Amino acid sequence: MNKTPSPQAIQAWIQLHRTQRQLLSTVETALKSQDLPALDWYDVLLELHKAKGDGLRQFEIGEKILLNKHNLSRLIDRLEKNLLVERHQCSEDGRGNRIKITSEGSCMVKAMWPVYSQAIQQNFAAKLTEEEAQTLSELLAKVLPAAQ
Amino acid sequence: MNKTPSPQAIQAWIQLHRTQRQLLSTVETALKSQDLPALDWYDVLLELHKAKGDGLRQFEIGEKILLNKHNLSRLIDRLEKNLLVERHQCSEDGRGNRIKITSEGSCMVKAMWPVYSQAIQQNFAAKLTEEEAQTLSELLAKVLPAAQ
DNA sequence: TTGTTTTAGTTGCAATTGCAACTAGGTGCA
DNA sequence: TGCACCTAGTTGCAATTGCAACTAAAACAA
Repeated sequence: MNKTPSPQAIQAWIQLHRTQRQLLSTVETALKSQDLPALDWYDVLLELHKAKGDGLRQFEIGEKILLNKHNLSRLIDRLEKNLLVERHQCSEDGRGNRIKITSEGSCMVKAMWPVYSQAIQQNFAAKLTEEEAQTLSELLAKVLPAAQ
Repeated sequence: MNKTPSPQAIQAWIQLHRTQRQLLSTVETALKSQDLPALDWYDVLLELHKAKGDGLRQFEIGEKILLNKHNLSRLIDRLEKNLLVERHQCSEDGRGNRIKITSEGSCMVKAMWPVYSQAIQQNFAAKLTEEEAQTLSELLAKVLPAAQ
């Protein structure tokens, strides 16, 4: 019950955090170099873009992108200020709102993807075979804490 | 040259970021629940603890933990204010300083490790065999951008 | 009904980060 | 030596985050 992690596990733990951090910062740099917004904007916009129709509730976005509500609230403020999304009031629940992507927002998603995907390709995908990528996601999925 | 990442790679990419984020926040919560400082303090203190002797230059710490110099400078301010490290001026280079861990700092490392390691064990290590952990680090190492 | 608890979202404030500009001490070179 | 450039580290300022407290609307229960 009080077991200490094996050296392999510790090594993997460290590697996980280093790698993620470095990759993230590489990709953020790539986006910035093209005067594009950061990844958190993309995450939200993409969810809304995929959702189509009636948009999403704020808490739904929060669940999808794993962001707490107060930070999401302010992230959406910024997106709204930049006319990429709109807050509509929600007919079925008076507390909440329904977030919809604007056409500018959709354009932004489309503008960001080529840069984003190229960065993923060069810095990540190109270094793995498809099988390795598959294995990697499976291993990561095993350690992803269950959403509660 | 303009290849888009494979679905497997995209999946692994997403999983990498989600998993790392969730695990990090789980562990930070565990530390906080014991009134212990956050992981970035641990990272610095551990490097200094391992270094022994004459301590480390700030830039050396920065390279080890992958933190930029201005944020490191302020992180060390906080550690110093909490008497966990000391800045000494550096005889061989008048610009720099040499950071040494204090005995309180060493105690802190030792106080944090049980909580930290238990969190790693429960949330991460316990979910992988040693072989899987090994594979995971190898795959992550393949995609870790080379330090420049 | 009415009161209690939960959920959705916002806000104030303090702490942390990112960026760019800065100081000051090396280094290289003519 | 003198000068241009580089490196180590700090700082000011604006933006972002984290935390706790808050509003207001469900949801539930007596």
